[in-house]
Amino acid sequence: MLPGEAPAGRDADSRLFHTYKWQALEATFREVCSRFGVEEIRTPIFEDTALFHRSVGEATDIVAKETYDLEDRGGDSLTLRPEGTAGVMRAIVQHGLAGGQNVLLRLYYLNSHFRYERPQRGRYRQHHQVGVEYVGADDPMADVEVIALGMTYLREVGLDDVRLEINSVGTPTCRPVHREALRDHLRPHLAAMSEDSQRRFETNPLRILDSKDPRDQEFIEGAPAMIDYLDDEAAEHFAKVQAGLANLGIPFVVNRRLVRGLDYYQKTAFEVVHTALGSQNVVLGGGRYDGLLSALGGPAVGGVGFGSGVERALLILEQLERPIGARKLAQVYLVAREAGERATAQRVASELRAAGLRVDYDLQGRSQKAQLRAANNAGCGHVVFVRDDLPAGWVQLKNMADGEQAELAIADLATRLTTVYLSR
RNA sequence: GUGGGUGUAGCUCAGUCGGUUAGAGCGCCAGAUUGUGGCUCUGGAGGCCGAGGGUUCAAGUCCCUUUACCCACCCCA
Repeated sequence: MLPGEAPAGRDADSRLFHTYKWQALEATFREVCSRFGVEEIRTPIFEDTALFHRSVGEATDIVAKETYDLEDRGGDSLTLRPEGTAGVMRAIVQHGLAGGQNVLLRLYYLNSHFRYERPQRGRYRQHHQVGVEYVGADDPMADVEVIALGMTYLREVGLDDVRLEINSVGTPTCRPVHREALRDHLRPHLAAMSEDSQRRFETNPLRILDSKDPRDQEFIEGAPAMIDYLDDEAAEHFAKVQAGLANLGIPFVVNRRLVRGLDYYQKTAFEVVHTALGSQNVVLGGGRYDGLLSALGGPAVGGVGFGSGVERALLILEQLERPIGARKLAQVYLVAREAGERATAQRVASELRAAGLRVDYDLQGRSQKAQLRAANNAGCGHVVFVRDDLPAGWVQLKNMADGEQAELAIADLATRLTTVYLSR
């Protein structure tokens, strides 16, 4: 790597020129969150490495081979956050935010995440997610609320043709029962299955259900599903979530094989998929993580949340040729040529900008033709000719749409233009 | 981590079998014509051919190394 060259897989540079899309997406997300009474939380970009190992799960692929680990000058091991939930939970525990009884925290974040993996389209070592966490709510209505927020966000950002898939991954009491049933079912066929599945047979057999390896498919077909082993508590919770979604008219399908990549999920798990991206079709995913807060030393309260990839959402919108946001280019361009005219133009620009207008003028000493071209390219509605041969204090105002132009006193310019561009 | 592909102008890309001064389109700049932008025409600027090494009389072109990006897998958002 040359000095000054960007490290691999961040895709930061190519974002430079379409940030208006990011801004529009972010604004939509923040706005939807505010309607749901959700406030922003900002957590550090790195955490103690142990936090992610304890919360995300040792056996998950994220921790096993994808965390971006760094050592600081003191020799401590830090990890750039691979996902959003763990850091939020750590902050809640550390600051006692969920200390009182019946405290409900509704938080959203919008930040960078890092995974040390091979970059590819729509998947970068530094990527961004928006997400929400509802902490302190055991009620299934909270699950429904979180899902509703996510669906609203996707719809308003331009992704309404998506499919919501839900499942229940059980509780710590019923999951082991299913796990053994699953192992009993798979054990006779183990030798014929993929290496990954053989490894997961010991570490995390539930993940085998999620395998896409063709060798595994026939054995997965008849495998016992978690959903058939739910205890009363989990079954009732799952039923209420479904009833709640129906109550809101949110379409969903139960995907019996849906499993999430992180260990901390319990009961509800959900994904929202879009068909435009092939195998990378998940645009939003989340679930309930009731044991997580207490596992990190906090109170035994439940939580539910989701994360959604920003790059992926923008990529789908791009593929579907759905516009999002717009560049805010100049509304008014000041044309000047001689030194005296240019000084006047700079002063007038300053006045018009103070009045709230988006104003531009030439800083490179280019020809009048080039200046007009710039005005045209920016889509300016008006051009102001600053000319020494006019009476002092007067300029020419040209309407670019119809070509009409008239002389006007500089003193009247701001009023005239603000009525065009700022009144509504 | 595995397997492929690609790095040439600001952008998208040509560049034959190794052979003179490395090209096109778009964009940019200047000019012509429009009053003063768009359309058209003329001219111009702009290149460490990703980097390092090697082979050769001669390398954008062949070989090695390296780096970055792309695609797929794994996995995930």
